[in-house]
Amino acid sequence: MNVGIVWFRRDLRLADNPAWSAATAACDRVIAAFVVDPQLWDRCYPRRRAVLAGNLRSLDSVLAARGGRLWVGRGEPVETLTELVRQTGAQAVFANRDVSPYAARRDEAASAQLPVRWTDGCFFHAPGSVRSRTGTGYTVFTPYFRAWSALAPEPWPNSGSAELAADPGADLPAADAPPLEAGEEAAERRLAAFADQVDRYAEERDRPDLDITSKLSVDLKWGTISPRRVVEALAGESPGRAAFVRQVAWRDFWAQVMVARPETASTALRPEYRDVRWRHDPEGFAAWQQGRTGYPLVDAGMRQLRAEGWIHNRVRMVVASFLVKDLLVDWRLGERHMRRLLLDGDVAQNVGNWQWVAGTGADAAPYFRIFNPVRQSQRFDPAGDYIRRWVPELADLSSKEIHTPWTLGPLQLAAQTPGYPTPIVDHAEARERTLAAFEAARHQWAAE
DNA sequence: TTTTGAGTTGTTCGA
DNA sequence: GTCGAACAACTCAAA
Repeated sequence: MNVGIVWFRRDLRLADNPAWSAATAACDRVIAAFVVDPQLWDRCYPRRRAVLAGNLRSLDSVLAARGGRLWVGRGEPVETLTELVRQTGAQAVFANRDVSPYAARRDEAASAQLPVRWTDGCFFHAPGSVRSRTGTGYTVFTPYFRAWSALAPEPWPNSGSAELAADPGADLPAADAPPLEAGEEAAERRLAAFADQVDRYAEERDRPDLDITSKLSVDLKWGTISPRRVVEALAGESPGRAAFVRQVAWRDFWAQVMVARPETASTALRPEYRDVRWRHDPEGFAAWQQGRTGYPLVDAGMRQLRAEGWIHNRVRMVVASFLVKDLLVDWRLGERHMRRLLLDGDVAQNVGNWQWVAGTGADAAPYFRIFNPVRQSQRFDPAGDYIRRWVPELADLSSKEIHTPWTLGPLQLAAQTPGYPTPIVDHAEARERTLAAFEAARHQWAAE
C-alpha cells in the first residue's frame, strides 16, 4: 500500500491545497500531519497561538468529517517527521514551500533527509516563477506586477480519493479561544462578505475609520484560504477589484524578494542604509509600543495592535514611519514587535513593508518621503472616529481638535484630555534629524 | 551594449 | 484653498 504524509505548516486547509491534492491523487492512504515546533510555538504570542490552535482544531474536524484525523507531533519538525515516516512506512512527504529564512533552512534539512515532494500553494504565483527577460527576480513592484498579471497560472493538481489515516497522534496544543472564527469555512465566509463590498475598496481602502478592508490577512497568513481562491472570487473589472488583486500581487512580490534575498530579514536591502546611526531610545520605543506618543493616530494604531493583534494597513505605515522617521529607531526593533503581536505577522510581508517605509528596502519610498502623522490623521481619519475608538481620552474633542490636542489651551487640555501625553517629539525637528541621518549614511557609504 | 522611461501609499513651500 | 515644483539621484527593466 502506498502511504503519503501531508506536512501542513502555513496552509491549514484542504480546499485548493496543492500538497493535499498531490498526496490524495498519488497515494492510497494519506496521513495529515502537523508538527508543533517549539522554536516557533514557545516564542509565539498567546493570541497568535490561539489562532494557530484554532485553525488546527478546525482542520482536524474537516478531516474527521471525511473519516480521518490530524496527526499532531511535537518537536524538531524534521526529526519528528523522520520518525513518523519510519513508523508508518510512508513513501513520500508532501508539503507546500514556505519562504522565511527559518522555513527555508528547515525545508532544506527536510529535503536532505526525507523524500519530500514540494508543491507551491501559499502564493498566487510561486516565488521565482515571475521572471524578467533576463531570468532574474524583481526588486521593483511595477514591472513585477506587469509580468505577474501577464503570466498564466501554473495549474494546481486535482485531488484524488485516498483513504485518510485516523490516528490523531498527540493531543492538539492547548491555547485560548481564537480571537476570530477559525478554519477554512470561516475564511470562505469572510471572503464572501468582502466580495459584497469590494467595489468600494479602491475609494475607501485608506480609511481606517471605515470597515472596508478584506480582513483576510490572517487567513492568508495561515493558509485557511488560498490566494488563488481569493483572486478567483474577487477578480473582475471594477477599480475596487483591480486594486485588491494588486495587493495580492504585493504579497507575492514580498515573498519572492525574501526568497531571493533572505539576508534582508535582518539587514537593509539597500547597502547605503545599512549603517544609519539609529538612536538608542528605550523610553521613546516604550511610548510607541504603549500608544503614548502624543500623536493621536499613532497611539490609536498601537493600541489597536495591543488590543486586537491587527491594524489597518494605512495606520501600519503611519506607526512604522513614526518609529523610524520621527524617533529614528532601527526599523528592525519595530518590525519584530509588530510581527510578534500581529495575528497575520509574517516575516516576508512584515520585513518587506517595514523596509519600504524605512526607505531601506526593495522599491523603497525615497528617503525624503516622511509621513507627517498629523496630516495623515486629517486626511485618512477626517472625523477622528478611528482615534476616538482607540484613544478614549480624546473622545470629547471636535473633529478638528482631535488630530492636534496639544494646540488646546492648558485649561481645556487638562479638563478634556485627562492623562493623554503631550507629543514626545516635535515632528518638524524630527524630520530634519532623520533627513540628516540618512544623508550621512549615504555619504559615508559612498566614501567607503 | 546602450539608451530610455519610469518608479504604491508624501510633504513642504511658494505662487 | 489649490496647484505645481522640488525634494536626489539611482537603478531597474525593457527596448
